[in-house]
Amino acid sequence: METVLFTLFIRRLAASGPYPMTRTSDLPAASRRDHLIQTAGRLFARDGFHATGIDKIILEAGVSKKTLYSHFRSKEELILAVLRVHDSAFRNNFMRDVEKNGRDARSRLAGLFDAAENWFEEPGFYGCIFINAVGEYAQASPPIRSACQDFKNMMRAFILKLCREAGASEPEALADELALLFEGATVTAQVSGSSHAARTAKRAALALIGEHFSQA
Amino acid sequence: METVLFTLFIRRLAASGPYPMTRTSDLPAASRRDHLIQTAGRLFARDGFHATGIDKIILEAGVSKKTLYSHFRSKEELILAVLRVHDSAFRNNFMRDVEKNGRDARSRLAGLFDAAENWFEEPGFYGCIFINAVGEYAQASPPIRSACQDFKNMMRAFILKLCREAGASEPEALADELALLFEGATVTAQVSGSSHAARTAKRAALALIGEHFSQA
DNA sequence: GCATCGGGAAACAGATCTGTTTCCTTGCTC
DNA sequence: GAGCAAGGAAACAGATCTGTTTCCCGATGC
Repeated sequence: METVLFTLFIRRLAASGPYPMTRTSDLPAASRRDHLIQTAGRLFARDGFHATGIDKIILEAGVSKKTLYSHFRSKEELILAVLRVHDSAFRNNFMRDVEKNGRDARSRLAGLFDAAENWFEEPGFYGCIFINAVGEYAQASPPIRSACQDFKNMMRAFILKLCREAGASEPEALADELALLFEGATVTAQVSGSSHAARTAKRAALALIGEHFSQA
Repeated sequence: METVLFTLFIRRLAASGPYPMTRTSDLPAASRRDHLIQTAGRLFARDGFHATGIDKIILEAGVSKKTLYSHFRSKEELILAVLRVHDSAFRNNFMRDVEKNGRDARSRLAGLFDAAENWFEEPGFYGCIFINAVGEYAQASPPIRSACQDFKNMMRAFILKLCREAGASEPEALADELALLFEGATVTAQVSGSSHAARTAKRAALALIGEHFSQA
C-alpha cells in the first residue's frame, strides 16, 4: 500500500514538467534507496534480470542514473540488495502470516499452503524471484547463487521448525517433503498463472503430515 | 554420445586453421541445424537466454552468423526450436526410460523419480529449461510462454496416464500431486546442485501413492 | 547574500546486442 | 574448365547495455 502511494507520488512529480517545484530529491536518501530496490525488484520479477536495463529502472523510479550509482556500485549489487529485501520481506510477512494463523502447530504446517495461495494471487506475483535469479546467474555470479541458496535454506529451516513444534515423528524428512511441495506449487503457479497449485499442494501436504503422525 | 563426437569433430575442424581443407559446410544442412540447436540449448541452459548472445552460439557451434540466420529467422525462433527439441527429447528419452523400467504400472509411477535422479545427475543439468524460459520471457514472448505451458501439460498428461494405468482411485488428484513433487524436485536440484531431492520426492510420492490405493 | 552540496538531465565511453550485407573461397555439377 | 550454390569472415547498422562525467539547478546553512 505505502509503496503504491509512494509510486503515485513520484509519478505526479514526474508529470509536473521538466523542472518541478518539488522533486524526488526532497525525500530522505534512505527512502529513495528503498524505492529503487522496490522498483527494481518489481521489474526484475516481471521481465527478468538481463531484460531489465538500468535506464528502465531509473525511468520507472523517477531518479537519475547518478543517484542509482551513488547507492549501488553496480547492477549486480542492486540485484543482491533486491534479493536481500525479498528475503527479509518473506521473513516478516509470509512467515509471520503462517505463525499468526492456525492455532496449533500442526495446522500451521498446513497453513503454509494457505499463505502460498494468497501469495500466488497477489497482482505482482511472477514466481519465486530466487529461482529466476538462479536461472539467469547460477554460473555467472556466485554471490547471487549463494543468496538464492540461503533463501531456500531459510525456508527449509522454517518448515523444519514448524515440523518440530508439531511433534512430527521424523521432522527432517517431513520438512524436506513439504519444502518440495512448496517449490513445486510456486513454479506451477508461475507457469500456469493460476493459484490452484496451492490447493493441490495443501491436499498432498495433509496426506504427508498424516503419515508422519500416525506412527507416533 | 553422438552429440559429443559430433562436437569434437567440429572442434578439430575449427582448430585446423583459417581455411581448413574440410569444413563444417561439408555436413548436411539438417545436421548443421540440429547442431546449432544442440549448442544453443546447452548455452541457454547453462548461462540463460539473454546472457547467451548469437556470437557465442556461432563461435561454439563453429558456423557463421549467416548460416544461423539462414536456419532461424530470429533468436526467438531459435529459442522456440530449442524448446521444441527439448520437448520431444523428453518424450523420447525420459518417458521411454520410465515406461521401460518398472514391471507394473504402479512401480512405474515411483520410477518417475528414479528417472528424475538420473536426469539431475547428468553433467549438463542446469534445471528445467522451460522454467528458466518462463522466468525470462513470460511477459515478453507469449509463444515461448505457450511452449513452456505445453511442456508442463504434456508432463502432467503423462503422469495422469500412468496413474490411470495403475488404477489409482482419483487419478487426476494423484497426478497433480506427483507433478508438484516432480517440479519441486527439479527446482531444488537446480538450486542446491544436488540430486538428493529426487529421493525425497520419491519417498513422498510413495506415501501419496499408497494413500490413493488403500481406499480402493 | 553566498557557498556548499545533493541530485537531475544528458552527453559520453566503450562494449555488446541482434540482424544484414558484402566479399570471397570452396566444392559440386555439367 | 565454367557456372553455380553454400557458407565462412568480417564489416556494418542501429539499438541497447553498464557505468562515468559534465553541467546546471535548487535547497539549505551560515
